[in-house]
Amino acid sequence: MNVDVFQTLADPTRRRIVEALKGGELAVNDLVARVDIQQSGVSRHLGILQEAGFVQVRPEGTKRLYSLRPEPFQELDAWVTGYRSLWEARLDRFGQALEQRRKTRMGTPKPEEEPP
Amino acid sequence: MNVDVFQTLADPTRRRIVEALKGGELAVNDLVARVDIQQSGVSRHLGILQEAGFVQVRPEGTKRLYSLRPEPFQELDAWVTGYRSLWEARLDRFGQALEQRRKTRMGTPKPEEEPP
DNA sequence: CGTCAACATTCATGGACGTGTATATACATA
DNA sequence: TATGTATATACACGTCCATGAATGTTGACG
Repeated sequence: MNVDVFQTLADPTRRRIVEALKGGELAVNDLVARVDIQQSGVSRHLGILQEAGFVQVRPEGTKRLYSLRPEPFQELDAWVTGYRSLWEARLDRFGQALEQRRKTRMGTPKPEEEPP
Repeated sequence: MNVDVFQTLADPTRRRIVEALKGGELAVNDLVARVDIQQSGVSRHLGILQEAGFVQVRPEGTKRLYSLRPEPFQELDAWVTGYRSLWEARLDRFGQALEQRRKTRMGTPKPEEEPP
């Protein structure tokens, strides 16, 4: 759990592994089939993901089933929450009903507008 | 905007710059004072952050004021939302009414409550 | 025990990347 | 124009890291 979350997710292969595990636990060979690298590389990535707390292992026979753990995602969610005021500052004070209409004007680079 | 979000945030110095800009726009030298690397490195990091959409520049005299842009944070939020069911599976089924009341206590996120 | 399958680990390698030094560019002011 | 300040860019260097090939380890089964 020493390695930080962003560095772990920086590698695109690792992200593909994580997204593949979104559907549930998978064995290493299942992941090898979905990622275009060698089996040794997948095992190394799984080791990194495990050390970062992203995955856990459950041995079943000669296979090892990997699955996701929630902690790093919560940590990431908490981090991005600290920046949510960048696009929700006014709307928070305003009410959540407006928040869903937000998607109509999502590309606006000027966060200054004054509703009468 | 071509570089992906995670790779950009992987560097800790870049994250320190981003967190420093959370308080508002800053000039390059202000950031140099808060990060323990050379000015050239800060400029390079700002270039990377700009190309990834994290920051925007506003020239003022001989200075250049950098500030945050919301888009990459929204993208990150959307990504982690895809994994929120890992720790919110029950609440998701519950309804969004609860999720919106969560914002009343946004500074202290302890999402541990035990439904019977 | 021998063999095969699934997976982990070691080793060497090439490339990407962050950093410092030095230099270039832009702006303001005298 | 000249000079200083603020920032960007060029270059070289060292380090980290993802990858493949080869080898080691563990479990199942005859």
